Amino acid sequence: MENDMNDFAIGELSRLSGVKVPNIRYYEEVGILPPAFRRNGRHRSYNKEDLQRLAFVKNSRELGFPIKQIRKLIHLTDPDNLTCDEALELSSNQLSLVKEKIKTLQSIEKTLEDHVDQCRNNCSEGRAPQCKILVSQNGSSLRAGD
Amino acid sequence: MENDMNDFAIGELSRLSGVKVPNIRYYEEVGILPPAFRRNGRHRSYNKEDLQRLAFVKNSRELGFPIKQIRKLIHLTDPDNLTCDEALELSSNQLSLVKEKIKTLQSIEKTLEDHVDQCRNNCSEGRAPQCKILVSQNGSSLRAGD
DNA sequence: CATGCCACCTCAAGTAACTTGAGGTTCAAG
DNA sequence: CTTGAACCTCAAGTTACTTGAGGTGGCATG
Repeated sequence: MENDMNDFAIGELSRLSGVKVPNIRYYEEVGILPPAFRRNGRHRSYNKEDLQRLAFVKNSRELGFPIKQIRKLIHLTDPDNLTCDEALELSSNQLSLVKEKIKTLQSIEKTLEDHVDQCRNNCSEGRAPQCKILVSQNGSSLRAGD
Repeated sequence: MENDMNDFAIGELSRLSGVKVPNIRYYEEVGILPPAFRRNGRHRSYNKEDLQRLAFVKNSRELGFPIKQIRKLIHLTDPDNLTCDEALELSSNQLSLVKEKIKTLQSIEKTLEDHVDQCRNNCSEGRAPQCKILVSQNGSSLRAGD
């Protein structure tokens, strides 16, 4: 088994990470992935470390960090130029954002569930449905903005 | 008090909804808000209903639903052009999407919490921090893709 | 009555984060 | 040795906004 996760191509990295190939190249271009080592001078080659870094980037993006901020975070993890407090603030900030999102989603989950039920009833009666998704979601959405 | 929430300008709608003025106009342009009634033939005028609709749109966007899909959802609520089955399918579809999102967010919440804790410890010791966001997020992020 | 000023208007261009496409190499398999 | 998948670069397209330029209408104050 040469395939010990220490020298693979971009396609493999894509499969492993779930990030599409052009997107990986894009991340390199904008500097949140380091310029990949080039095998034979042409093809990008990656290892475990690269995979971890990409996973970090992916995660951060999913959390809603903009690329600029990710660059900052990466910069932060370089012990030379970081205050721990900055890192802490950034991530706990992000945490409360995530918590908020979960709440919103859960209330929507509930109303959506109700709606599906209600809808199913109407449907089984063969009548024009009163599937007021708009209305049902509004209660929670208006609160969410506060 | 004329200000009974039934005839206000775009700026007020913006304040009430938390959606920026040009963004509201944009939503109208792309058809997920109805063309606003024009007061004096020029200025857009809104009421409670509009606010609710906008709140729905805002919520959906924050949840990551693309505008196309929101248009679909809104379309659904118009009883004329929906079969109940379609409505049911779409919304239960939406429901499983929401459930998935909640799961992802929860795992992210957990790792972020851990990270904040870990970071806080290091910081309080006044040492160059090992705030390995990079590392700490990787565990879950690699799993998250599964 | 003129003169700000503010909130509104439209239309055009800019931005972020990708995605898609054209056109061209490389490499492993048959 | 050729064929096809996977790689490459560079440019243009897409989505969802944001920002900016240039202009209008209303009312408040000097």
